[in-house]
Amino acid sequence: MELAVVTRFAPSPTGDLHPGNARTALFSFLLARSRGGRFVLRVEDTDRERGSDDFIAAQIADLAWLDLPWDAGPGRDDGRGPYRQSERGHLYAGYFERLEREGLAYPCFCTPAELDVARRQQLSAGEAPRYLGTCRSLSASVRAERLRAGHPAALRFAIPGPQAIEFDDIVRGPQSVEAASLGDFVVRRTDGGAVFFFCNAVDDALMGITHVLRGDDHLSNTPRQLLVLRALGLPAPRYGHLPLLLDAGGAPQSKRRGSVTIAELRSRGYLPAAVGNYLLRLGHHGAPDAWIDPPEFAGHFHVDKLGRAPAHFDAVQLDHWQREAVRRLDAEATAGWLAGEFPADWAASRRVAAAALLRGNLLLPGDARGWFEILGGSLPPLAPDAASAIAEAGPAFFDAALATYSETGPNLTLLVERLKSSTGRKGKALYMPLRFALTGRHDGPELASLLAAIPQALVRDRLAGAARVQGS
RNA sequence: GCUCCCAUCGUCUAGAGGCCUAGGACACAGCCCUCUCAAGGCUGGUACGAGGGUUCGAAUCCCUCUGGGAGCGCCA
Repeated sequence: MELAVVTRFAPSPTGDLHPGNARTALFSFLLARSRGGRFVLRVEDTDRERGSDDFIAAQIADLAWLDLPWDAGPGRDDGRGPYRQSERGHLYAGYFERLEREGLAYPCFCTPAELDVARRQQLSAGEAPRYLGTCRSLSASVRAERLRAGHPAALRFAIPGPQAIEFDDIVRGPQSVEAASLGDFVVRRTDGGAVFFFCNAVDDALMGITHVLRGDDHLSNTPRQLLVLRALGLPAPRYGHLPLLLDAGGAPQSKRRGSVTIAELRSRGYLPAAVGNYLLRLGHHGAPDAWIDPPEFAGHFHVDKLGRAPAHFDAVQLDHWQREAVRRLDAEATAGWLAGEFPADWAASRRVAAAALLRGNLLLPGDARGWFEILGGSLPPLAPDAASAIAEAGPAFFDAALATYSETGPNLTLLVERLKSSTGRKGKALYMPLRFALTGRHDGPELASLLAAIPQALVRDRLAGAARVQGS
């Protein structure tokens, strides 16, 4: 019988959530959900310099927006918390003690300057820079002496003798690294803080994590974590390393290059279901080509169908899923989605009606602004295509249209029928001048519903205005 | 510099030696439908990074190169 699956997402609050991390979170969440397991959120805020509470709140809000609820995490303790690493220092202390007591770690007095010199030398000698083990061979008395004298000391993990460290990566397959190729690494900083490798691995074990999906950048660090876990007698999770998500240009996503963040997508009006459908297919081919409702995501996620090649973030494909998502919104939901765009004085019923009308023609909420003007404000100056279409129809046509409209009102069928016989125009030649005169643009919802939605006084003004347009 | 990873249409990908004159989706072009846009339907162009092997046969296996990425931190 397979053990229950427990996955986690462990962001560090040093910035906003990017699509790459969001996708890692999504996959981790889906892996748990698809196996009836649990999903844990842990905040890795051990970097006091760069981290901030604002980023924690923002990332948590983004995850909630993406609808990736965690079964345990900040604000939801299951007895294995706390879930912020900054509050778990006392747990690490015990493990440091144990490592030292068993001779698996030792104090290191090397200064940053000394380490830097050694690193440069190795680099210029064509070697891989790694800690030489200067402090490893210090005698017990020298150590005690320096400690007593108050020399600042970090704690270094002592890499064991020659042996292959092996693990089976969920996405990469079997991996093997020679322990000797690793240098003794710091597990506790001079300031007493635990280092990422360490708390990350220890916390996974303590929180009962069984499967870790994370970025490719952690692949070569995995052996170190395995060593720590083994030394501490803690269970190791299965690791799966996802290829990095690249920008459209092929460069790694980064704040400096202006990579989009989840928060930006959200504020621009992208729907979480659209982002989800897009992310689900980036570097993963378990899902069909057609739209999937978020509750069905888990059924279409297959951990053995994760790709090994880095994927590019493509805004055009995101837009495709956004269009699909918008189309699935009903009038009420569309009105809610457009809430920030409506003129303030529009009543709820008017908003819902407008939302129902425009739904099929919007990609992002901002696209609606121009339509609100058309529906209840004033038209912008005529664009060339509009002006020429109107001029082509000529003043007589619009005079007739205005006169007919006074008789028929907003009944397009009737209006068109009468105009057809009085002007001899039909089809496109009849509809397009009307559409341009009424909206100023060539695209949009059906003319019949537009005509019904535009206040009669505005319709008359616009028809009369069109009758005054001169051909060139 | 050293170690490791990756490489199929513009993009996301299918492909685990013959089913591949390489399939699907998005995007693009054309046509149909239609008052327009979108949707929908049909059609089309575009890819196995290069070079060597192995094999009767290679997108699939091996090697080299090229390109991209990661790691080598008292950052996470």
